[in-house]
Amino acid sequence: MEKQRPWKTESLLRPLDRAFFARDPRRVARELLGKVLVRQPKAGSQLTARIVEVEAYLGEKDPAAHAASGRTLRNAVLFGPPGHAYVYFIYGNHYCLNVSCEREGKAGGVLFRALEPLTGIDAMARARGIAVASPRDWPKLTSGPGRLSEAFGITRARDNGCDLTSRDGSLWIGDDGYRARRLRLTPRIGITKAIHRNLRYILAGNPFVSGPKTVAR
DNA sequence: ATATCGATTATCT
DNA sequence: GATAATCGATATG
Repeated sequence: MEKQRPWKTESLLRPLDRAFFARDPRRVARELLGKVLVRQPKAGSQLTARIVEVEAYLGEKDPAAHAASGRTLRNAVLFGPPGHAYVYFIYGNHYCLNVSCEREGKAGGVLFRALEPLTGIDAMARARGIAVASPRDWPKLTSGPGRLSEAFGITRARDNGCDLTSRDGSLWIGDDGYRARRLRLTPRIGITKAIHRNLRYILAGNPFVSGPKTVAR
């Protein structure tokens, strides 16, 4: 029996358009809260999860951003057109997903840090290689940038540079009409530069928000 | 409950 | 040669 949340969203999902991403990453980050990340495998069932935590990275003037020291082969997507997936590999183990913002030639991006699973829980657990006995275990699927990427099967080879605004792509972002209520801004997590800036956006109190208990929820 | 640490590799200096 | 937008295991209170 497939475990899933009570709400069905697929039929209502409408992709976000390019203009949504062609803005300052702070604005995009705030408005991404409550939207839905969708994985549609060639064969197999759809995975969906609500975005509950993101971070804005501002481009060449942001010392913590991958774009800080200019365009390279790795970060090229951040300098390209908005609405595309920037996937990087970190600590020899994990992939992390971003979406490009701003416009061609101007870098900017939003890092996906945590999701609330909606459909495809069993497939996510399989992808993560863990068992989820009860909903209390669900945060282990998608709370954290490395975890959510593994749950969605996101890799640099497969997804870097892909357009996230097309419903026909295998990875895209949709709006199901959900309106985020309590938003909160906090310092970003896991970085060593510009840690004073409030560029992490969360749905306050959402149990799927990542990070140690000592960090703002 | 919180802290520390090792894993493992693409990327850049 | 060093570092990193992390995770999970282990140790300690």
